[in-house]
Amino acid sequence: MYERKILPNLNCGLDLIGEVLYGKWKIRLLWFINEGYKRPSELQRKIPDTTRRVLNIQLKELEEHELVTRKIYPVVPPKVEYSLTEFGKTLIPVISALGKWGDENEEHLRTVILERLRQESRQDIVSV
Amino acid sequence: MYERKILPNLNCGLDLIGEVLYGKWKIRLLWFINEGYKRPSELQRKIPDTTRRVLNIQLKELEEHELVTRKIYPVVPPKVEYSLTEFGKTLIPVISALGKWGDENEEHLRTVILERLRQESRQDIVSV
DNA sequence: ACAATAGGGGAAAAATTTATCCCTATATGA
DNA sequence: TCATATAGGGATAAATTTTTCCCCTATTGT
Repeated sequence: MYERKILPNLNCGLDLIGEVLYGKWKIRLLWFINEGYKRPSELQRKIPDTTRRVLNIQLKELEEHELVTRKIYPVVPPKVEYSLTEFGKTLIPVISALGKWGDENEEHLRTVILERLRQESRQDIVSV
Repeated sequence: MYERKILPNLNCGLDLIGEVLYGKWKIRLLWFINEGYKRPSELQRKIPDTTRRVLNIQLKELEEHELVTRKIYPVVPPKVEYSLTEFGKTLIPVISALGKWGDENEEHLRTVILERLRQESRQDIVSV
């Protein structure tokens, strides 16, 4: 595990929520768990752009922050299911609001994001 | 500038909003600009935990994503003011929802976050 | 002459996060 | 017997972000 050298700011609500949601796949994990995809292999299939290893790490952090629980069934082959805690469930409307804004502004967002990426590569060509 | 080697996912609304909000100080910058702190030096005073350099970089990204505009006054000493674009303003209710959830759950969040940090350092002691 | 204030940025280091690689174990089906 | 599916983790590399350090312009006030 990696021990932080710079302690996070925990001054206001924005700091606090940032601390538990900051992580490339965390919001998606919460979203899919809420949709009923509970098992690690299911979640991996829903999020194929990263590996199980990475998902495990982020799931563990979500668990330590008490947003999800992990239930282990003593069967073979092993079976594990994640669920949202009551606390985690209260986050769903917030995530929903994020996704809604993104969906409503999808076209514009895609444009400005891609435009910025193009600027990056252009600068790279110039500097070489 | 840094050119990405891994292209971002832009599949759904959550990916898109993540792309423009992901950045340690961006949400706070948007928030304070919305509150009327427009000049770089004012923003720096509101966010003393990082340097002007870093704020400049993140402000520039926000500008490239068309969430803020930068207005330069041709005076000496120089004067610059940031404002939210109409597009940026539509994000304020979403940020507000994030902050609200964080505030409402402040106590619990602080507990679980600090607990997790303590676990990190404990493991470090053991492994040494 | 010098410091302070206003604005900015390049280069490189440090911190942090994410990805990759390779390993454990058991049962089932081909 | 071998591949697949289930779940997990250590070690290390790579990517990315954030920070630090030092530099620049010009004016005003001491």
